[in-house]
Amino acid sequence: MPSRATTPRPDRGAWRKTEIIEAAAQCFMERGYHATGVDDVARRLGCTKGRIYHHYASKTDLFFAVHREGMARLFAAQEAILPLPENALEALCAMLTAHANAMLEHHTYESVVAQGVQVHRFEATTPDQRDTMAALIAERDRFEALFKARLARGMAQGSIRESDVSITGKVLLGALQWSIIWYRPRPDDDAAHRADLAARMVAPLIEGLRPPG
Amino acid sequence: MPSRATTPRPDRGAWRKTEIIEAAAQCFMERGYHATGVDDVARRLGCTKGRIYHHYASKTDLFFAVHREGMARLFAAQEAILPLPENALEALCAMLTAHANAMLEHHTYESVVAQGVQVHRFEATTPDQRDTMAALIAERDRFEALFKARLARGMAQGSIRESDVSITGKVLLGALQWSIIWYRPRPDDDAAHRADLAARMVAPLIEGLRPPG
DNA sequence: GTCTATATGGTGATAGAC
DNA sequence: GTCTATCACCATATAGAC
Repeated sequence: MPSRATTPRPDRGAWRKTEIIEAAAQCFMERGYHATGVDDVARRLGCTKGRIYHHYASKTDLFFAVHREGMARLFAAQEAILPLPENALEALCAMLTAHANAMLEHHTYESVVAQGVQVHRFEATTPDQRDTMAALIAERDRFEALFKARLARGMAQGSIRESDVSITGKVLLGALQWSIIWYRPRPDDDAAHRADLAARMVAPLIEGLRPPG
Repeated sequence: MPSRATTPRPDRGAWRKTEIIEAAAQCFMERGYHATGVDDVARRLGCTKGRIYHHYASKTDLFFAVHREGMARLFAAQEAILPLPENALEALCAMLTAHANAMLEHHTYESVVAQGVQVHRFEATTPDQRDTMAALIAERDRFEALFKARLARGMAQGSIRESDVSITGKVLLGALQWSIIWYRPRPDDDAAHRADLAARMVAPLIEGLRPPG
């Protein structure tokens, strides 16, 4: 990375692309994939769709880019808390809390992830798009497996209550992912507020409803 | 209602209407509201859209009808388990189990409910549709309040662990509602299988992850 | 790289025959 | 009550000027 000091911004092309998927993510979140037109995204950027089609081949590609970024942020949140404690219950608590935080912080992108591949299951045309779709599904499975592995380990080591690992995993993640339905970021929303909310979301999952004693 | 004995079916009009929203529900579930055309619904019924537009004024009205039916079935599932035990933890356990069962059994309709009013928040045009929308939102709030009330009562009587009632309510319901994402009914899916699945879904919510002792 | 203008296909909805 | 035929509109995507 030498001899680049002249340009204030290293590569404007990359910046443009992220700027576009950011706008697209907001539109897709607010109105859903099918209801948003490429013109809507352009209007939000203050430009015309010419710019968008210069950077992305199709609206579908745009959606996939947003989805990919959303998944990347979920994985990043998990990597940020490594290494995890050996006790699986403590580890899972940290993982769920980090996930809840990520769902809230990246609410825009995760809303799009939730719409998910399902939107395109019946209309993936080009083989290239089919590959992208398969890759995204694989990513989601890999993410879910992260949690299921800890669950299984915890049950083996006795730190987590016995239950159906597969279903419990889906229930736990679903409980947090459903926040995209009811959570709406507010102007005064800061990291502390989100952390507080995340803790309140995870607590009942760890402790259950049954009172102590 | 006299002199109608000749017709084998009392009111075929009503049957037609339910037949239509059944087909619409399946289409909306599979491809989403915007992606499904009125022609798709007609094709599934083996007719043309003339019939559909004779019974429903617009595609939006069709969606609302499906949504309304979905909510009605959720309420029906709760009413079916009345009266509930006085102990709020036991009551909530029964409510959650019934809700999980309903989500699985009426998977088609509840998928549409989940797409929900959000789809139309930004595009409800006529004042009539706006009223319908408001009514559906009110129904959903009323349903959620059912669970929150029990939670609050349980915490007051000591049968349920203390937590943030509002958030815990959303987390519990979200955990079950997320099943529309991963659950796909199978040919051999009977009531017993759904009941078993529902029990496995609710168990970790009641007990939490922390092991006994 | 970004814009304007346009081609093209599809979709909600209506009119009128039967 | 249901169908066929059709309209009017909108959205994706492209072509070419700047």
